[in-house]
Amino acid sequence: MEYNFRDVEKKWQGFWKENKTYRVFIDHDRPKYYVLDMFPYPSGAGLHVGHPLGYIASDIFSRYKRQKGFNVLHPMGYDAYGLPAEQYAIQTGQHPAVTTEKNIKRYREQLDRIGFSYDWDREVRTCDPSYYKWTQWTFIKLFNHYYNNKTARAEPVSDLAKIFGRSGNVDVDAACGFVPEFTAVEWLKMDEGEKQDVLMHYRLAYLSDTLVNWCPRLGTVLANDEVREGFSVRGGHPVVRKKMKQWFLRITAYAERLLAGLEEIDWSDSLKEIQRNWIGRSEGSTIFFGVKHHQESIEVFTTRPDTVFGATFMVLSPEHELVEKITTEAYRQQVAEYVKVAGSKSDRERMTEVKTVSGQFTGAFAVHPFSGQDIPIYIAEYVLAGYGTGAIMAVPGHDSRDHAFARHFGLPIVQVVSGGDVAEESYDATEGKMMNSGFMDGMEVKEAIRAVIRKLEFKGIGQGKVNFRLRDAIFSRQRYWGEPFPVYYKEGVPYVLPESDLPLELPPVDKYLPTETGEPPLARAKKWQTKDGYPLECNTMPGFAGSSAYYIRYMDAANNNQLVSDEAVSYWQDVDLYVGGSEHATGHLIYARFWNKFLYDIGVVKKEEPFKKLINQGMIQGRSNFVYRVKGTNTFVSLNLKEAYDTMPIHVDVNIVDKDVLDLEAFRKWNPEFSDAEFILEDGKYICGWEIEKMSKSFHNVVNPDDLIEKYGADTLRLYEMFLGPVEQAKPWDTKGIEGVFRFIRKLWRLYHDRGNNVHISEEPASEKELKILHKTIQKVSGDIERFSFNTAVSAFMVCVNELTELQCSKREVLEPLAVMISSFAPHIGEELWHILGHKESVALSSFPDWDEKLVTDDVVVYPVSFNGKTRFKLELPSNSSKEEVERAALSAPEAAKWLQGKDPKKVIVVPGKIVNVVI
RNA sequence: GCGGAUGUGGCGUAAUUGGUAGCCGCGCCAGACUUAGGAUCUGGUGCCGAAAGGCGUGGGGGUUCGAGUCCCUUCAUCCGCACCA
Repeated sequence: MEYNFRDVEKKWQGFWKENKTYRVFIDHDRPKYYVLDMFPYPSGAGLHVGHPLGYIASDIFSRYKRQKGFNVLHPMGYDAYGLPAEQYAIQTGQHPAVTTEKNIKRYREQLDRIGFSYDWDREVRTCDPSYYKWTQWTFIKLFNHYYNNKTARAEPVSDLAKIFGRSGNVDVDAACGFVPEFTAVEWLKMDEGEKQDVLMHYRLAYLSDTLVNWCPRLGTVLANDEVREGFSVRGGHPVVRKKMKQWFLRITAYAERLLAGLEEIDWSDSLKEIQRNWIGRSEGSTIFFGVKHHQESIEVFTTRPDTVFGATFMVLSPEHELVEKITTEAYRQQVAEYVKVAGSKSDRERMTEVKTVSGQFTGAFAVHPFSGQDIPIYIAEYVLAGYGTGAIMAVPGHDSRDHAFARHFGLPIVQVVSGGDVAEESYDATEGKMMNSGFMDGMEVKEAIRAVIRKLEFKGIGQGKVNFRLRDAIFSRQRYWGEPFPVYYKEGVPYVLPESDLPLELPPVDKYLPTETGEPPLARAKKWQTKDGYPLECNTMPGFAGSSAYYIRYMDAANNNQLVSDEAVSYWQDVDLYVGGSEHATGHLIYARFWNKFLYDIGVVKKEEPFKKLINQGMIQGRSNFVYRVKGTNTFVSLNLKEAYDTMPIHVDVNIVDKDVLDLEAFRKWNPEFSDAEFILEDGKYICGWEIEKMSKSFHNVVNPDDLIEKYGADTLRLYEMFLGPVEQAKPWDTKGIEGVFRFIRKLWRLYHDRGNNVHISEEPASEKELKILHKTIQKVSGDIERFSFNTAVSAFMVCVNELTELQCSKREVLEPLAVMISSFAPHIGEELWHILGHKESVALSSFPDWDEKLVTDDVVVYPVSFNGKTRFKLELPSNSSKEEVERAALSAPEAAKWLQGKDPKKVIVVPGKIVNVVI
């Protein structure tokens, strides 16, 4: 009889559930530790082996921290709103809540089978009204706040209205859209609609008309991070630009703080860098250029104001508001055409045409603010409407794009910074002395930048400015399966519902499609209006709404009166360890930081950054298998014989392949097309080819954790996932390696049992040798867990068990701490062994062992003795030997003579405890 | 183009501060037990070589008594951003 993992795992999973072993409460006597997993979207396909990788790592860490005396919050929930359920609803007519519920149930079963230590009493689901009540609540707060740049925090819009009544908006420095200056008197004269209109430009959640990423196929608008290369990330449908009225979140107000906060958090460099790029801070200045024969001036943003004397023309984006106004009669038609062509292009087309130079002269001229010269104004696609001011001063001498443009249109190129040959190519570097630049001549670039900004500000024609690439987040989706906005319209003016009306529940609809007039699905709902009959907003919120504060909600998941109680948030504070995929770098992880900062400003949370440390688990790739079909036949040739034939590789289900040998019968049954397949075998076997690719249904390389658990048990699966390699690294899944870990589990079991599988624990004191093995393992495993190096910890356990097996160790003194340590990684067998040792309570409540420093140091050291850096022999010496003793022993060792060849060594290096190197 | 990461046996990987390169596992080879093995156990396994020995961490160069680790350079792969002024 061997270890019966099926019964043991089932038994303890039942025990944990029944005893609520992992339930957690506020406990001021113990330090808190919050370990969070990115909650999953429960898709219909269920989990594959790649998904739980991060969950296993975080579970090990949670269990370890618990045994180290921390009060560990380790919750789980579901990101339950989303497109797939809705698409499915459109196809089948089934309510997305039904599919979602079904998928959640399946996820839960799968998760339970892996033996996680979640406190399920804190589960959240974003589609649950008791949860999204607080998503809506936060939206109302965002609507009712603006961002005060002077205090660098969110403040109530009601305060702002008071300021307007006192002194207009001249002294207000807020993050806002374009608002003309007005006085207190003018403010007081405005009617309600006009006032609301002005305030809307200040709100952190605001309604605005803009060009959006419209996906006709999905029938909705998408955020920038939901679009990749002109296609929707989900589904891969084309995305075009369209002007629409949308809700926005003013995340740009927080750009500076989002950037600064990165300095304080322990995230990977690559992830921080991605966020820095996404925020895209650049320092420079604005400069106004007057337009000849016009009142208007053109504001540009430049990071190189020092090169202003090199500006020989200007370029506006085709969408720039002044284009219409300044274009002369002679050029009107060409300009209109250019604008039209540019506007009709999709983002995708624009991107593929990056290399081609195009543009159109407007006929208008600007006046250079320093030289007074006339410079022509062009429009061109390479200037983006959404960045900076949508207009540039073109400096062909020192900007490669402007250079290409100037050459194409035969415009003058002036060198203003020494270095390089600007006739050939632009000199973009910021090193060199200024020339042809009036008052700046002779200055270094950096000095010149400071000087010119001073001059611009003095003359009132520009000022130093920090610009960001980050855009405000579009918050409306024309979808059904999402949070309804707590918003109604009174004479076309949007107002938020009172908090007491929350949650505003998602209404039933007859179909999940837009209406015939193109309105979102909510417009189909009957009586979608307030008690007073005002129409409610028909858009719903995007996916990131519900995931932006779920980690806060876990702290106090059942609270119906508050998002989170002050007591709970004061105790749990923030997430100590967050584990999840890096694909959320510019989506969830930036929105959540923004959302959290806002909640911090209004006093709901205590920490400005929500996730102290973040670990990105690497993707588990699939290992695909191939069979080779001889073209035009139904005959398949084995891998090593295929060169003799003209073949086509076909993906074959990895589950009917074992160690690259194909199960022929299973293959014939797998697909009717192959039912009469013929094979050309080698050594009587069909050998498949293989390749590493993404784990995907279409490649038939998906490995399901359920099957592995059925065959090897959850503990083996957990250990193997960790054993594969570093958590953060992408690595291929190869099922065959799991056997080794399975053997280890059984070997561990046998340490506690005799040949007849009877429990065999000796109460005798352990030998020093046995204790040394144990304590070295404690030291190694503790260090590895702290460093999130779980793969090396597993291998340390293997070494430990191998060595103890060799000594036939059965001492309680050794086996008990070992059971405790292993229980983080393999909780079921850990729990079973713990109980075999006579304990009644869960091993989760035990303490992680400490190591004894004396037992981890050896009293003899094996010195490798090398000659000229090459190791030649080994020498065992007491660890307290002096340098001289080691040197003498090394040189007088019998093996040394051979390498010394009678010569005297030039130099002998002895590193105590490490190495001896003899130089000859 | 810019930024980030990674290159070590047939495969996944290890080597915490510059100090024995290849731990642990898979695979492979040999053996034991067995009617049998895709079970279990034991031993071997970086490459070349009979051995002595030599070579070896993507390539080239450097620093050092000593380099997988540090520096320069180059190549390859992956990821992110991309006409960002």
